[in-house]
Amino acid sequence: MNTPKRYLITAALPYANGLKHIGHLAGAYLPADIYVRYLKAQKRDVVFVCGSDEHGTAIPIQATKEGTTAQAIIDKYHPIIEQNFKDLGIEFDIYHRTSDPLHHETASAFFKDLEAKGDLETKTSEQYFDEATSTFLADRYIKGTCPNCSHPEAYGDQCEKCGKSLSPEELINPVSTLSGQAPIKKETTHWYLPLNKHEDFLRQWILNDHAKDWRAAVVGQCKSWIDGGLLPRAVTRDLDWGVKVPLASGAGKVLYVWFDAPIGYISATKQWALNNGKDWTPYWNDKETKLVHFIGKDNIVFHCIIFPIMLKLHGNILPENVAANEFMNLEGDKMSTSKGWSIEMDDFINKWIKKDNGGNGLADSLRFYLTAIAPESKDSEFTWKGFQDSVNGELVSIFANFVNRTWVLMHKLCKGKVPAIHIEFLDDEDQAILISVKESKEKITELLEQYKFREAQFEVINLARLGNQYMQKKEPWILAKNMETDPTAQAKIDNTMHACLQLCANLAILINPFLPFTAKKMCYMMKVVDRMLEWENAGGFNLLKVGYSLRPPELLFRKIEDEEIEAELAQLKSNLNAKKTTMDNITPAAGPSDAKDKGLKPEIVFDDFGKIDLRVGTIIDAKKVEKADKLLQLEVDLGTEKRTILSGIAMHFDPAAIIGKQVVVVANLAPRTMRGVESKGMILMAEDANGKLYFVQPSEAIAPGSTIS
RNA sequence: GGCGAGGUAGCUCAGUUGGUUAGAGCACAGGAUUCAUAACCCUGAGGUCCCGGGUUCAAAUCCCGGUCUCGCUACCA
Repeated sequence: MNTPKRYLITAALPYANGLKHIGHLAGAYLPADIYVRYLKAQKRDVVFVCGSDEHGTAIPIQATKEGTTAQAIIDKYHPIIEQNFKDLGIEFDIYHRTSDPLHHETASAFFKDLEAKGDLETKTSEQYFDEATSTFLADRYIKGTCPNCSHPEAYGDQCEKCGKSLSPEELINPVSTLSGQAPIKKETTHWYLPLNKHEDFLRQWILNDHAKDWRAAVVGQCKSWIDGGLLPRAVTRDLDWGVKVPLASGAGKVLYVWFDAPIGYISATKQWALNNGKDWTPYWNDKETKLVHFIGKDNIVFHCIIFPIMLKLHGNILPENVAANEFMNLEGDKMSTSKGWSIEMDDFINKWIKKDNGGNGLADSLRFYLTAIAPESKDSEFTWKGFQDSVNGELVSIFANFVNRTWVLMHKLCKGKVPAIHIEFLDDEDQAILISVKESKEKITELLEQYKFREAQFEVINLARLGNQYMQKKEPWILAKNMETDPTAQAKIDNTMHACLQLCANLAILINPFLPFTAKKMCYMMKVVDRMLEWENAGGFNLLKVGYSLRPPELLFRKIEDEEIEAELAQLKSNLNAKKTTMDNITPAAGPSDAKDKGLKPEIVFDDFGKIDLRVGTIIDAKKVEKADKLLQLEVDLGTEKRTILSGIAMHFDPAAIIGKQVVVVANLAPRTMRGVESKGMILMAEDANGKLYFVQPSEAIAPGSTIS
């Protein structure tokens, strides 16, 4: 195996707009931490960086809604998230933040460099400006008609109908979603990163060079993006929250958050170097550095396509691997903080670790289960019952129990000291256990190098299992009863207990990357310093010196009780209901999954209403539109004419069942073409809190074409 | 609809470039034991490898078609 000169490990920057849940933990931070702890035990040169991502439009928008400032939001969540990681044993070398001046400086310089080299393109255009709020409008806060397909609900950055990336100025009839007013045009210049120019590079680098050593889902996702055709992407925005564009012509502009955030890995490395009197440059520039990103699958495109292009242009090294995990579900459903269906790291810490009967052991219990079910190759599922079974059945019964019975017997039969070895009584089983330890270490090392953390952890437990089997065969407690008749009994007991103790020391080393608090506790019981945990010591059978007296046994973990699991399940359900009730009260018209604000729209005058021509119509025919899941093609009788109208209600109604129904039609709506069929008008529908649709219709049948006012 | 990833024991998952009788851990059943947090140890039961075709001496594995789940995307005026 070719050992790199140094490592740089990153874990996805958490967005500092709220608490993070255990799905985030299992997806990126925990595997990264395990890998780093292993590398450090190997005495490799490694830096582990992370930090809060504090820019982007979402944070100032959230601030406005909550009546506070963007700064206040990040200042609230940054320290909480940082502390949560510490409490769970995620040990970054630095947890930085993108609001830090050093980051602004770094990101500015990065941008300047690409700009100076001519790697960015500029495009001056008239962009939309909302006079009501006197700001340029973020792409996603403008809606309008797509120039490509005439879809009227296209966002400023992309049309959802035809899938084209758009610039906001391409939209027809744009409307600010902030004020509801038509924005005016103002001239502005933006910088673009031409992703399309680097397709060949990406094809070679990902689809050839890393087709085999990267995870299937990662390569597959990238292939999908590359084959779909890449487009230039704007890297600046007209906004005042973020890293200022460092050019005179860029006044009032900031770097787009996706451009600025990954540079946060670099500024974090710089800050770490400053704090520790080191040089940061080789970590990002030297080819002998191995860079690995740990992320969730939602981040694949940024870490595999966009950021590598930036790094390449800037002259930095590229990631050796992007270890993206799938998602972790919770009790049968997707985790979602907004729906209340999640377990926040903060909640777990407060309810388990910081309780009277809690402690760091419980942090390790969580780490253990999350690693045991890590979504390395497919989505996995966290269940409280599974947590209980895994902790009680494997961690406590196999691992902790072996340590405990070893300690108890050692104190009972060997006076609390590491017994001597009596070579004349060593047998095949003693040899076998020694070999098993060495083999185990090799296997675990290999698995860790391949990012197979779930399996690696399983192997550690398996080694403890072997310990139990070994002890069972030797039965030192039986020998102890024959002490008077068998003069060799004590020597045999000594040999067995010596082996068990050395095995425990090995277990401490091997479990350390996964369960650092536990390894530390074992060191305390063994009265050894942390240096014993260095990886090279594993496999040895001389870790504890003969005659050394050890501390009395302490339980490493406690069992998880049924009542605790039931309480958590009940809590989860009540969270869900509470959130649902809140949402229903605030936005009675919103469906449960609809996060958009459906409060009242801005006031209009009567003339505005008068522009809408509403008519009663009768559905005379209905059929599904081909190649569209949700569209129904309706023929509607409006008295004077018959119209073709498309409506996105196929999921709710059977075409045959709605023929003959009377409906309300917006008769003077501009025609739209969807899926190749022109729709002339719109059917009014009512939607309840569950997303169910109802026709709006006259209370009694009346003549088609009747007007409504 | 397009793309990506999956479908293997009751549950959670392994199965390397096709190669004997498809594996592990939980859970379950029986036995043994008592040093240990009712833990450990031994034994056992269990599967149409989603379905259907094809290639091959040989398919969980490769190819084609279908189906279901998840994600991205499109579609919901």
